[in-house]
Amino acid sequence: METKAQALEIAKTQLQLRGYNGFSFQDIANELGIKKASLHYYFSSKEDLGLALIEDYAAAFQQWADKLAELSPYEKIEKYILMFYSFAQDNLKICPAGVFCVDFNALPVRMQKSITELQDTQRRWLEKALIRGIKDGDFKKSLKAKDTANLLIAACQGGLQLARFQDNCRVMKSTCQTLLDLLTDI
Amino acid sequence: METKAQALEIAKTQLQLRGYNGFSFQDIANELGIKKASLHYYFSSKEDLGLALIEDYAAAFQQWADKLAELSPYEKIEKYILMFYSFAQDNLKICPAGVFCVDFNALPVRMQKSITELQDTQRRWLEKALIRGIKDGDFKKSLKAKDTANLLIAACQGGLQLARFQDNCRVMKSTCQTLLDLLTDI
DNA sequence: TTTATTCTACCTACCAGTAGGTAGGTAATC
DNA sequence: GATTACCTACCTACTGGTAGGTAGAATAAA
Repeated sequence: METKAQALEIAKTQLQLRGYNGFSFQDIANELGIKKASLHYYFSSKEDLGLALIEDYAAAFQQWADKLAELSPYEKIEKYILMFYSFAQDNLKICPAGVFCVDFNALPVRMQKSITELQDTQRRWLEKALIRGIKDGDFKKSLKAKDTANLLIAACQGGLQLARFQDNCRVMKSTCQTLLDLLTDI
Repeated sequence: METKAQALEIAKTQLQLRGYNGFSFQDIANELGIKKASLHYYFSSKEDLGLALIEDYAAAFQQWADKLAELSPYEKIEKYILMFYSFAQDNLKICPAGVFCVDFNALPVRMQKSITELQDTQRRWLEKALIRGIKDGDFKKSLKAKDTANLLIAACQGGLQLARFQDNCRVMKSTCQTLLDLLTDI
C-alpha cells in the first residue's frame, strides 16, 4: 500500500509542476524504481490515477477546512491564501485545480465532473466564510459574497501563475495581500 | 502563405482550448486537410510553432495596446479586462500565457524565455497605466501600481479558468468587475 | 520565345521513441 | 491455497521528425 501512496505523491508533484499531459506512467515508475506495468496494478488507467489525484486533493481540502472551523471568517480567508502560497513556496507549484482547467477540454468526462465538483466545494466554503465575514464586519459591507469568492479564487490561481513566470513565490503573496487589503479597508 | 497563417490560427485555438501538450501536428494537419509532414515545411519543429504562437500573440497585444494610447488609464484597464473577456466568450478559451504557465516546466527554454517576456510586457503596460491612473485619481491613491498590476493579471487569468469550470463566461466579467470596483471606490 | 533552372507547396513512406495498456507469470505473505 | 505486489514481455496508437520525391508556377538564359 506504501507504493500506491508514493505513486500518488509523485503524480501530484508532476501534475503541479508539468501539467496533466506533461507526465506519464513511465515518469512515475522511473522515480519509484518499479516497472510502468506495475503501476497499472494500482491505477487501471491514467483516468483512474487522475480521479484519485482529484479525490485526494478534495479530501485534503476537506480535512484542512475542518481544522479551521473555529477561526474567524477573516482568518479563514487568510489561511486559504496561505494554503495556495505554500504551493508556490514548494518549487513554484501551482494548484491542481488550476492545472486541470487548462487541459479541461482534453480530459475524460468523469474527471471533468470530479474537478468541477472540487472547485464548487471550495467556492462554497469561501462563500460561506465571506457571508459571515461581511455580516460581522470583517470585510466591506458592500461586497457580494459570491463575486468575492470568485475573485479570491481567481487571484490565488492567477497569483500562482504569476509567481512562476516571475520565478518568485512572494509575488503570489503580495498579490493576494493587495486583494485582502481591498476587501477589508473601509 | 495562406496555409501557414491558417495553421497558426488552428494551433492558437487548440492551444487555448486544450493546452500545449493537448494538440499535435496531426490535429492541425487533419483540420487543414494536408499531411502532417507538410506542416514541417512551415514549422520545423513544435518548438518553432510554439514560438510563432507566442510571437503572434505578443504582436497582437502590441497592436491592441497602440490603438488604446489615447484612452484614459481607467478606460485602458477596462479594455484590458474586456480583451480577456472576449477569450471567454469564444468557447471559454483561456489566455495563451495562462496555458503556457501550466506546461511551463515541460517547455523548451527558448519558449520559456519568450513567454516570460510577453508576460513582462503586459505587466509593464498595466503598471504604466496604473501609475498614471493612481496619480490622476482614476484609482485609489493608496494602491501600489506594481501589486495592482499583478492583481489585475491574476484576476483576469484566474477569472478565465473560473469561467471554464462554471461553464459560463460571464463569471469572468463579474469577477473582474468586482475587482475594478474595489480599485476605484474611494 | 523557347528552354533550362529553381522555388513553392505539398506528397508518400518511413523513423525512433513514447503513450497508455494488457496478458500472463512469479515470489512472498497471509 | 489464496491474495498481494510486483515482474517480463508484449501490444496498438500516436508523437515529433526526416528522407526523398513531385506537379506546377516563377524566373533566368539561350
